[in-house]
Formats: sequence, C-alpha cells, structure tokens
Amino acid sequence: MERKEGVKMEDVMGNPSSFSDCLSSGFGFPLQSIFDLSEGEKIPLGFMELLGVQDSLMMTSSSPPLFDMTHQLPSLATEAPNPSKIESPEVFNQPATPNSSSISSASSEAVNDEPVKPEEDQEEDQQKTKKQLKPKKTNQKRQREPRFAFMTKSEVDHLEDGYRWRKYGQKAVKNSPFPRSYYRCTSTSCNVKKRVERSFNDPTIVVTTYEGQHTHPSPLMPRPTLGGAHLASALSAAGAAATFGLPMQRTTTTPSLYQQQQSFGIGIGNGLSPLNFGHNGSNNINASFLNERRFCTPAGQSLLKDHGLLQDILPSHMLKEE
DNA sequence: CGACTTTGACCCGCGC
DNA sequence: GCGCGGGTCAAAGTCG
Repeated sequence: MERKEGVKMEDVMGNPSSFSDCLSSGFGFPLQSIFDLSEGEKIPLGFMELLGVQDSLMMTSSSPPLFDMTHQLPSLATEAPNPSKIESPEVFNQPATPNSSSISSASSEAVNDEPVKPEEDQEEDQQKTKKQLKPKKTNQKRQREPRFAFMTKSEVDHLEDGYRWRKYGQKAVKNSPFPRSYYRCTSTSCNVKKRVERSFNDPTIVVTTYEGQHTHPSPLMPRPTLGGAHLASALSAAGAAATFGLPMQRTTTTPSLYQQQQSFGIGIGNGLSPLNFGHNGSNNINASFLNERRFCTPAGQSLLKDHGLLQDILPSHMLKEE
C-alpha cells in the first residue's frame, strides 16, 4: 500500500476550474489563469505518483508567492505555455499550465512519525552509519517521515529555503533526462531530507519533496515579518516552510531567478501534516487555512473519491462532504 | 582544512 | 526468486 495507492494529481485537483476557484477564494485574487485547463486535458498527476504521494490533502502556499503573491501570480497567466507543448503524457502528464503553480503533497507513509526520533532509532542510525552495509532488521519496515512535495517554477534546482542542505546522492530518474538529487539537512540531529528534481515535461519546474520536520529553526534567516491580506496563507506556508524548509523568498545573489519562482503546494499528508506543521506552532493558522481549502469541495470531492490512504487520514466529516 | 559535491556501489521494497 | 528502481552510503574530488 505504500506505493500503489498514490493519489493522482487529477484526483487531487478534481475539476480544474473548481480547483482554481478554490484557490482564488483562498488567496483573494484570481488564479484562474493558472489552473485554467482546457477541457479534457489531463491535469498533472505523474508527480504525485512520482513522489509517492498519497493520502489526505492540504494546500499551502510557499516560496515567493508567500510574500508577493499578488505580483507574482497574475504574471503567471501570461506566462502559461501552450498546452500543445505537452508531450509524452504517458510518462508524466504534465500540467497543461506547467508553470502555473506548485502542486505539493505530503504523504503519510509514517503515520506515527515524531519529529524527534526515539533514542533507539538514533542509535540505530548511528550504527547504520558506522556499519553501513550491515544487514538490517527484517521485520521492521523502513519508516518514512511525512513528506511534503511541491512544484516550483524556477531555473535553479536547489532553492534557497533558509536551511542548509548537504547533497548526499543523485540518481537518474527513469523516463526523465533530469536527475533527482537528495539532500539532507546539515543540522545535526535534524533528519529532514529533501529530494529535488525537474519536471520531465517542463524543465522550468522544480519538484521538491521534503521529508521529515526540522527540529531547529532556520539557521540562515529569522522568521520574516509578514503582513497584509495574504497573511493567513502566507503564515500557513510559513508554518510548513518552517517545518519542511520550503523555499522562502529572500534576497539572494540571483534575485531574478527567485522572482520567477512560483509555487504553492497541495500537501497530501496524514493527520500530521497540515495541522501539525511547524514545530513551534502556527497550527491555528494552518488550520484556518486548511479550512478554507476544505470547503473548496469540488476539488476535495474528486480527491476523496480516490480512496487509498485518504480515508485513513482525512477526518471523516471531510469525507462525507462529497 | 572544513564543508560540500560527485559518483559508483550497495541495500531494500516491490512487482512479476 | 529475480530484476528493477528508489534511496542511501561513503570515498574521492572540489571549492572557498
């Protein structure tokens, strides 16, 4: 059940227009252009499977939109590439508007995750590190941290997110010319990982998957001051960002690149994810943000029809909303 | 010299 | 059981 029951993007997105309506209402400005998929067109879905995404749904904004969404997003409309550009749907089924946004999700492969590993596990990790190739316990499945994935339109692979990451691996991705990179938070005792890869169909889109929760504040930047109409969503994203190290817009040596980034995500997670984001408590905001999402039922309805792990994760009353 | 990246090998889970 | 693909490790190389 771990891999097979991934929620396809079409399930997540449901009716595209409804989904965009949903987003619009959530963000307070039109996003239609972003999600304006022509009928019959497939919605992104490969990513979810690719990411092993499953389970419940949450959405959050992150990254540049976090701080300047009104400026960023409308520009997306004009940037939307020609859908006819899409190729090889059998491989990736890239969104019709690939640069439109980030679709993210968090899986709940580790429903019982805790931010901090128990001592036993830590010892085990250490042992594993020392005796890397030694046999592992057989009856204990490798537990995965909850994951949160999102797509970001960016020309740089490794988005600055306030945390320091060490790359520990890179693998070629099947059916994709772009490799997947594996990063780990450099902070000791922080076991957050992330994977970064480019969309096969739209190389300008970077798919970032965070796994685990930071057990420490960002070493590189203080929590930004947020305000204005998008505070709620911004904070929501900030909560996720704080936890997962989502890219946050900040001044860098390549500001132009970051200005091009556009992302927000649909977190697909277990009970933990949306509401339990953040190690230090932006939960309420997340919750309210999610409530907004929750009542955008068309997408949710469609989503919920795909059962898989969702049923296990979403509150029952959400399931009944269809 | 420490931090980080690259890269090939290995392990593990899953599907057939 | 076998093969495939994803994920991880760690030695070697690179960079500042």
